[in-house]
Amino acid sequence: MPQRPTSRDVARLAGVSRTTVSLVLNNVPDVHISPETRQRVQEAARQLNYYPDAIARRLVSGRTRTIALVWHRGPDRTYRDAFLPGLLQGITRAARHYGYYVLFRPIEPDEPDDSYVELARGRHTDGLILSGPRSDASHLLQLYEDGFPITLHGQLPGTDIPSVDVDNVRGAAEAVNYLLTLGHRRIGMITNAPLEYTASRQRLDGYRQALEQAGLPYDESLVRYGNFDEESGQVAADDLLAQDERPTALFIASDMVAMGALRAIRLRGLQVPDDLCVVGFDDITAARFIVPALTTVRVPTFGLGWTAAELLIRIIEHDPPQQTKILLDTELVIRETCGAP
Amino acid sequence: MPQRPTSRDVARLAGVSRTTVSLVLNNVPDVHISPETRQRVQEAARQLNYYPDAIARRLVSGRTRTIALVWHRGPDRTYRDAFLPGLLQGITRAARHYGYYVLFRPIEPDEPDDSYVELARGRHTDGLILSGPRSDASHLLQLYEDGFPITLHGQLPGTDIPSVDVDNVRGAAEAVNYLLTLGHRRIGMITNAPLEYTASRQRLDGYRQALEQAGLPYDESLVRYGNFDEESGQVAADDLLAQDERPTALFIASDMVAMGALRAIRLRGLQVPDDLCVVGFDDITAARFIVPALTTVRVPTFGLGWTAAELLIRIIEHDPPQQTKILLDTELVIRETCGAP
DNA sequence: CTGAAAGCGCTTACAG
DNA sequence: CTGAAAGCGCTTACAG
Repeated sequence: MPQRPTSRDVARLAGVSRTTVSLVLNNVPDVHISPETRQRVQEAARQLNYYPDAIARRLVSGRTRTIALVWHRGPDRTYRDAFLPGLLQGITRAARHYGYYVLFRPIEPDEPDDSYVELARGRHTDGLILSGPRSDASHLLQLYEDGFPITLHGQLPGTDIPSVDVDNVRGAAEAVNYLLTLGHRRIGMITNAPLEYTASRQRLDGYRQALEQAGLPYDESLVRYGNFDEESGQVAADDLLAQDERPTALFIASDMVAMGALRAIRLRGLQVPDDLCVVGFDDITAARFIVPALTTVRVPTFGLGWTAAELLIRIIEHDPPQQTKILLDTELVIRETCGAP
Repeated sequence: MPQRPTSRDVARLAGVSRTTVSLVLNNVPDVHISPETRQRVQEAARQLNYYPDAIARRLVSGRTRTIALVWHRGPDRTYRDAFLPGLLQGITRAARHYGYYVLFRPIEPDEPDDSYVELARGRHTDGLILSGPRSDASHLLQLYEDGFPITLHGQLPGTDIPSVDVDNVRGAAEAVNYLLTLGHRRIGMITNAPLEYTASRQRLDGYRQALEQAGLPYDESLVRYGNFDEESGQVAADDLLAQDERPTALFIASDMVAMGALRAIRLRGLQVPDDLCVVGFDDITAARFIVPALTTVRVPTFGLGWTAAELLIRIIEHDPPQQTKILLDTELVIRETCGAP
C-alpha cells in the first residue's frame, strides 16, 4: 500500500486538530461541533479516502473487536467438518451484528492442545469460542478463572464455563419415540462415537430414556458403538444384524455412521424401510441425497453458531444473560427410511 | 482479564530495561546479551506469565500478520459451502506455516459487494483472499492498483490479479475422455451453473474440446444448463432424457446438480450405470455415499486453500513467485456410475 | 466549540 | 553490553 492517510492528514486538510477529526468521525455524542466544521472534516476524509487505523484504535481502546473460533481437529475431523459451514455462518452473522470480526483457528492434531492460549493472552482476540474441547481443561480453566471471555461449543462436564450445545438426550429420545410410535419394539442403536465423547453418551441416554418411558427393557445386545466414520457403521450394523432376533428398527446417532450401516444392510440383502427402519442423527447434506432419503435428527448448526457468538459477546461486553449453559433443540426430519409417515 | 503484565513489569522484575526485555524475548540476532541476563529475563517473563501485546506489536511493525478470507455468499451458497472446510483448512495450514492468523469474512447477500474494502484500508489484515469475486471489480481493482496484496480464489477474466483456481477445462475434458474411452458417443452434458459463471463456461469448454478431439460434433441438443442445485439438475436431466435419441452417458459439471439428475433418471425407470452412465464434478461428500457411488472429478480444496494463502503471503512478504495465475489439476475419481472400470 | 498533551505497549535507532 | 527516548496512529481527559 502507498502511504496511508492518517488523522493528521485529515486534520491538516480540514484545518482542524486531530481531536476534532476523531470526534467528528466517531460521532461522539454530547459534543458540539459546528455543522460547517463537521462537513469540512467529513469532506477531507472522503477526499483522502481515509480509513482510521484499526491497530491504533485497538491499542487505545484495549479491545480488538475480534472473537476467535478455536476448532479442534481430532479423529472426528470429517464428521465435524459437516457442521463447520453452518456454525461459521451463525458465528459470523452474530459477530457482524454486534460489530465484531471472526478469527478462525483450527488446532491440528500435531499441535499442542492449548495452542489457543496465546490467542487470548497475547490480546489477539476479545474472546474465544472453543469447539470440541478436550482434556485441555487446565489451561482452559486458568484462562476462564482469569476472567477471559470463553464460550464452549459442546460441553465440558464439571465446569461452569458458559456453553452452547444441542440437546442430545432429547433429540435422541425424540427419534426413538418416533420409532416406538411406528410400532417398533426391537430397536437397535449404534452410537456416533465411543462413550468418552459427551454427545455420544448423551445420545445413548436419550435412547435409554425413551425405551424406559415406553416400559421397554434396555437390551445391551441391541447396542453397538460407532466411531465417527462410515466403516465403523458398517461393522457395527453388520454385527448387530448377525443376531438371530434382528431388530426391526435402528437408531444411528450419526448420519455418517448411518451411511456405513446402510451399506451393511444392503449387502445383507435387506431393504430399507421394508425390512428395517433407520433413523440417523445430524442431517448432513448426504442424508437427503441417498435413496431412500434418510430420516434423521437435524442439528441446528446456524443456531449453535449464532448463540455461541452472541453469548460470548454479551460476556465480553459485561452483559451476560441469566442462563449461560444453553441447550438448543433438534428437529426430527422425516424422510423415507421409515416408510411414508 | 486481570491486569496484564507488560514488558515494563518483566523489565522491573528482571532488573533490566524494556529494551533488553524486547531484545531477549524476540531473540534479536547480532546483539550480545549475557546468558545470565537472558535467563533472568526469560525467568521473569515466565513467572509473570507474560505474553507480549499483539496490538502494540502490530502498531510498531505496521503489520497485522493476519490474512482474511472474503467469502461471497450468493445464490450458489449451498454449492460453495461444500468446499469451505477443505479450503479453510488449506488456508489456515499455510497461514500457520508462515506465522499468520486467518480472519473469516463472509459477505452476505444483503451486504454491499465491496464491504471487504474496510478490512484492507482499515488495516485489519495484511492481505485478502477473495473467493467468488463478482462484479465488484472497480473497488477490487483500485485496491489492487494501490498495491494491497490480493489473491483470487477463482478467476476474474481481464485482470492480472494473482489467482488460484482449478483447471476446469482440463478436468471436464478428462471426464469426457473417460466416457469416450468407455465407448460412449452420445454424451450429454449438464452445466453446473449459467454460463456467466467462469467455471461453468470452462467446464463446458472442456466438454467441447474433448468431443472435438475425438472428431465428434458438438450437438447443442445434448446440452442443458444447471443452476447449482438439485432441482435444476432434475429438470435439466428430465428434459434431456425426454428426447427420442437419448444420450448413453451424461457429464454433469456439479455433483449437487447430478443428485437431481440421478433422481430424474430414477423416476424415468432407467438404471445407472446399465442404461445410462454418469460422471459428476466436485466430489462432494455425498458422492461416495449414494448408490451407485458417483464417479466424479475431484476438486483439490485443500490445495486451493494452501496455494492461495501461500501465494498471498509471498506477495505480502515481497517475494512473489514467477507465476501468479495458478491452475491446479483435478483428479478423476472412478466409482460406480459408469460400471466397474 | 477546539486544541495541546498524555498515553495505549511495544520496538528500534541512537548513545553511552 | 544496556538504557533513555522517540515513535507507531489513534482517543481522551483536560484546558482554554
